Amino acid sequence: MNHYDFRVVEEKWQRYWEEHGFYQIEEDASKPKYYCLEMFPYPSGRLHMGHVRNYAIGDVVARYHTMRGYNVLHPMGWDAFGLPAENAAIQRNIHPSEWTRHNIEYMRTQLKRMGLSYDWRREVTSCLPDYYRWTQWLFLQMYHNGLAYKKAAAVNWCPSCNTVLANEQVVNDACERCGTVVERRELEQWFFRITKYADRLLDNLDKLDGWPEKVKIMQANWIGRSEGAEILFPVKGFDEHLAVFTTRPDTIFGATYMVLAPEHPLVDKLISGTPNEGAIRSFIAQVAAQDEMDRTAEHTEKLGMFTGGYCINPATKEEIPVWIGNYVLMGYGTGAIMAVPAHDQRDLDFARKYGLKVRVVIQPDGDLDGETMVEAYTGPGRLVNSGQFDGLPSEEAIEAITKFLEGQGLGRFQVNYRLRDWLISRQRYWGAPIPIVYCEQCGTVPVPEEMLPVYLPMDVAFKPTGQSPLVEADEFVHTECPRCGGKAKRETDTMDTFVCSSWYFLRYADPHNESLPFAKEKVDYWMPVDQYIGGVEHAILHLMYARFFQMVMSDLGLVTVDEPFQNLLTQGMVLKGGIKMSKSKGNIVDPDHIINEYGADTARVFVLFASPPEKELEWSDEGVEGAYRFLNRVWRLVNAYADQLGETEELDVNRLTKQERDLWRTVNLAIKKVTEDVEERFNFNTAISSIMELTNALYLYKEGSGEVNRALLAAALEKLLLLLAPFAPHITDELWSRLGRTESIHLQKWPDYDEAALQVEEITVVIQVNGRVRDRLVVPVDVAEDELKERALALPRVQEFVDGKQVVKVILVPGKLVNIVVK
RNA sequence: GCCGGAGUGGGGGAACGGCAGACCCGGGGGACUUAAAAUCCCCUGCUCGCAAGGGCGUGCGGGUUCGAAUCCCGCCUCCGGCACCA
Repeated sequence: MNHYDFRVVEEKWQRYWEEHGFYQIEEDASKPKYYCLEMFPYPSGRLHMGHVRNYAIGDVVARYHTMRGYNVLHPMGWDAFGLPAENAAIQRNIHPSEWTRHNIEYMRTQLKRMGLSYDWRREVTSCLPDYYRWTQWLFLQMYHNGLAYKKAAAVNWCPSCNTVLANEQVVNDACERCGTVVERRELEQWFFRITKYADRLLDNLDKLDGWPEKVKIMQANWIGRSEGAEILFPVKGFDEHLAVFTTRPDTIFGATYMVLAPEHPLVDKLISGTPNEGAIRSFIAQVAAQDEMDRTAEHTEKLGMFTGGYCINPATKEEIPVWIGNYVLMGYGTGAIMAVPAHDQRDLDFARKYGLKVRVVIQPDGDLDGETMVEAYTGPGRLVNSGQFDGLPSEEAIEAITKFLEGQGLGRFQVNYRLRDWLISRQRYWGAPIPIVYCEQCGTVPVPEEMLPVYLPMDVAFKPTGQSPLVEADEFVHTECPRCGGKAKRETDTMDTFVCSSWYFLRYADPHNESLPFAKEKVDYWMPVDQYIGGVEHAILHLMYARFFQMVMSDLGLVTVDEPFQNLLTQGMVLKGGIKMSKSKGNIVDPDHIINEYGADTARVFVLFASPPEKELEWSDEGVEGAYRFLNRVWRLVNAYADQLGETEELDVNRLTKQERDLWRTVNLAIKKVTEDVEERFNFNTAISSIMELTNALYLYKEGSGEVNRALLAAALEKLLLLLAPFAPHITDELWSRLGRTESIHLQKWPDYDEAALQVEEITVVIQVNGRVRDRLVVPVDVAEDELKERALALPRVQEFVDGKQVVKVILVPGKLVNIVVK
């Protein structure tokens, strides 16, 4: 027997699988399909442990389902556009495409060394024209269906770099590159109309039974649907109305003032030419600056100023003052509120600070006093001070008052969302160009589909100005209008990389299609993804954008299903020393190092064994050692018998000794446990522990004094390897062949357990007195209840505790325990 | 502040309301060895006890139950998400 040389074993089998096209998959109507997908990585340079964990989990799921007889699609690709490539270009004078290609090549070899069962023929790379061509094509579908539009939006602007920054690039209100304080600026930007799908994105969550509740809640909160009313307040002295959104129209009689966001368009009209105009404008400028300051601060002080204008409360007909306040946001609702200080804490704080009127209109049991109250009452109650609505419960008043206002043309039911439209414009080079040209004659013109792709030019200059090199790429910018042939300029913004990752899972179904992003029938065969696996950090954005795309495509008839991911598994982070592994913390463990020292099988077994997938994983070098020891133990065990088990007779379970039956039961228990753990719960850690227990039992049997039953041993070792195969694919294939099997273990069927083998003749029953374990009894499984009770009561240890007391009752849990309750 | 999740031995982690701590690591002991490593076997929550055995133990305080790590109520701590959302 030679020792476990994982290098030789892993190389050998990786080559064997590749040469024999093991993981190359086609549609096959004769088998049930299973689409197993892990989130594709950004090619940052090398794999990190989070990737190893993610892909190890996915590979177990894929291999298990293959053994279960499914036709398994298990692809991999690259989310290859993104900012780091541009930074590398500037810092190291290497072209983003070159840098990215290089990283992909290296990371691909890393993935291959992990022994993952990908169909590499289906690899997709989002930065290549044969992929982004279809990203652009999908943009055009959005555009033609009114789902892509352009509008001015406030963005983070760095005056020194002359460019827009993504939120992530703004650190403490300063540009992350040059440290200049960031401004807000209005720029024309492209958007996808995701808000049109807000309700469907929300409602469909109920259908997603296979998603973690946590993720669904996060998405629901992000969408932030709230029901209420839009109410129009006539503006005194102007022929117009101020619209507000409120979830509490029942409190309108308590609206004693209005507050506008500083950016609200009405502000200008109200203050123009008034004596206070200058003061107010400087206040607004101050708020605009402060607004950017710390949005994250706990409770920023509420600041405001009276505009001098008034509105008419449509319920009370009173004139109420219109204020500007920093606590009202232009980005939500209408950018204006009716302030009901008695029933909203923020309004109350504001009213107290500026001495505004507080009127109680909802009265719960106690009695609130508008003069003295310090805490707003936001609960339900009966209406007071509300004219004809007095006495009505607030829940009913919501509807009644909204209808009342509606009758006057001053209100209506309205649903509001926190969700904003998706801003997809990036003033970046390394992204998919937005296929739009601006013609001097025709205006905004979409590039016709047959002219795609709009190639990203390669010969551009990278300067540390922060400005996209596309802007100065004259050959790219200056073009002909596809409609009139006249002079035109190309859009120089590229698309957010989340656009690329919103449909890649569909391209895997038909990765080389040159006339369409994918053939519908192929996508229809594979979709939806049966199991999607990735980091929880994508719980909101990526997963919501992908759902949105899928819905749009299903509405356009490009696909049939409208939810892309049937089941979702969000894996936890990889920690070391209790904190997330990161370069800046200096606590990185390099996967290459582990694979070089211990091999891919060990790395896989360790990350799967150390923690359940959804939880965080604490890295442990000793733990890796343990996983390695375990595989060595399996190696020695199988090799010890490999030569002798070549031709054994069939296992006859009816002729086993007691000890042998116990071993056979352990085998079958392991099959049951591993199957359930993998299939139902993804508890790979406990699955592996069962395999370890089986290994331990086999060692004890081997080391025992008796003659070994070769047929039993052969069967047990086979099952052991089959169970371990999805976790440690190389060593199991090697050992499988050493057991004399000529066909790879990965082509075998997943083992079934034998129900009969699980049966026992005797069981140990726990005997409790008042819920505390006092003794145990070994009894036949079919023991009569009365007899069990009698025997339990007769036990001397039980008698000690029962003596002199009265037996109140005896609880009997069949097969488990007897609890004698005494007083 | 709001919404999630988690607190179990020295560490990672197991436990359909029914033997708390499977399995792995660490620690201790034994076997093998001239010796060490590797390997194989045994022990390993705390505490009292020579032992048999007892008591205490799942963040804290209550409760439900014959029986609670698990269910309910009230707290504390940590992690994640959202954050003046009208």
